[in-house]
Amino acid sequence: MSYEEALKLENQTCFAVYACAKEITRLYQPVLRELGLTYTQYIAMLALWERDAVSVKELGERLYLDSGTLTPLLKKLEAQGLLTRARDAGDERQLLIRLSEAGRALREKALEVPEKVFCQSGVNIEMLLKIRSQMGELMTALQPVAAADQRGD
Amino acid sequence: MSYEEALKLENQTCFAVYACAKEITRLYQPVLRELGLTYTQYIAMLALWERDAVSVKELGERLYLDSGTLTPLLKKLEAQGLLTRARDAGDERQLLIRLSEAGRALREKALEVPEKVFCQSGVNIEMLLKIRSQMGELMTALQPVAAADQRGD
DNA sequence: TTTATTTTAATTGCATACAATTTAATTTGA
DNA sequence: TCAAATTAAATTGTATGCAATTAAAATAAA
Repeated sequence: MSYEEALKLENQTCFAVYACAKEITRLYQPVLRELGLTYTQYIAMLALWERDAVSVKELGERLYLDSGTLTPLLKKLEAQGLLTRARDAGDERQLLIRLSEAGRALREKALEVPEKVFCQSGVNIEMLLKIRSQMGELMTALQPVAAADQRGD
Repeated sequence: MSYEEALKLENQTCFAVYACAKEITRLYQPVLRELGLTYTQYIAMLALWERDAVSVKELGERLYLDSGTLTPLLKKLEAQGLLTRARDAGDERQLLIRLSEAGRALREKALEVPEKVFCQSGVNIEMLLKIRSQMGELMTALQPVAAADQRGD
C-alpha cells in the first residue's frame, strides 16, 4: 500500500476496531440500563462474579484499567451497595473488593444480558466467535509491545 | 454456550474488541506525540486531509462522533492553528471546518505514522487486513440496529 | 406571511480513560 | 536496624464520549 493510501481513514484498522468498540458498547447500553450499570461497570462486575475479594491492582490487570479509572468506578458500585471496599489486613496497601449480597444477586439478572444483546445485534454466532479469536490473537501479538513499553526498552 | 459460560469475561466478544481498541490507541500514542496530536485528533485530521471544508455534522458522521465530542476537540485543533472554524455563509447553522496551511503541512509528517506504528506493533499484515475486513462486516451488521435505535422502533 | 417544525452546533452533566504525582505501607539492602 | 527502594491506591489534570437540553437558523405548513 502506498504512503498516500495508508493515510486514508477507510484503511485504518485502528479506526475500524475503535468504531466497532463504540458501536458494541452502545448496543449493550439499553440492556444494561435495566441492571443500573454502565458498560464499564458491567465488565467490572463480570470479573468480580468470577473472582471475588480481589485487589484493585488484580482487577485492573484483568480489565486493562488503572486505579485512576477503577477508584471512582468502584466507589460508585459501593455507593449502589453492590460491593465493599476494605483494606487488606495483611497488607494495608491493598484494597480488597468484595461483592455484597446485592452484588451477587445481580448476577441472576445479568445472566440474560449476553443473549439479549446477541439477539438484538442481528450478528451470526460464527462471526462473533471468529472476531473474538482474532482479537485474542491481536492482543497476544501486541502484549509484548505493551510489556516492553512498561519496561521502557 | 450455557448461560453461565456466556457470562465469563473471557467469552465476551465485546470485551475483546474493547480491550484491543484501547491497546491500539496506546500503540499510536508515542508516534502521535511527535505530531502533537491525540488519537482522536489524529483520526479527525485523517478525515479532513481526505475532505476539507466540511460541516461538524458531516465530520461526525464519518467519525461516529457527535458535536459534544467534536466541538471541544475542533476548538483545540483550531487553537493549535491546524484549522479554522467558520459559519457557512449559505447556511448559518453549519460550521465549516477548513484546514489551515499548517494543517495541510502536518499531513507530510503524518505520512510516516501508519508504517511506524505497524513496524512497532509486530503484527503481520495479513492479520491486520483480516481484522479490518471483519470489523467492517460487523459494523455493517450492526448499523441497521443503530439506525433503528435512532428512529426509535 | 407567520407560525410550527426541523436541523445544526453548542452546552451541560455524567462517566470513563490514562499519564503523572502523591501518600502510605511494605520490602530490600547496607 | 533503618534508610532507600518498591508497591498499591488515591488524586490531579487533561481528553474523550455521549445523552439530553438549549439556541439559532432554515424549512415547512397553515
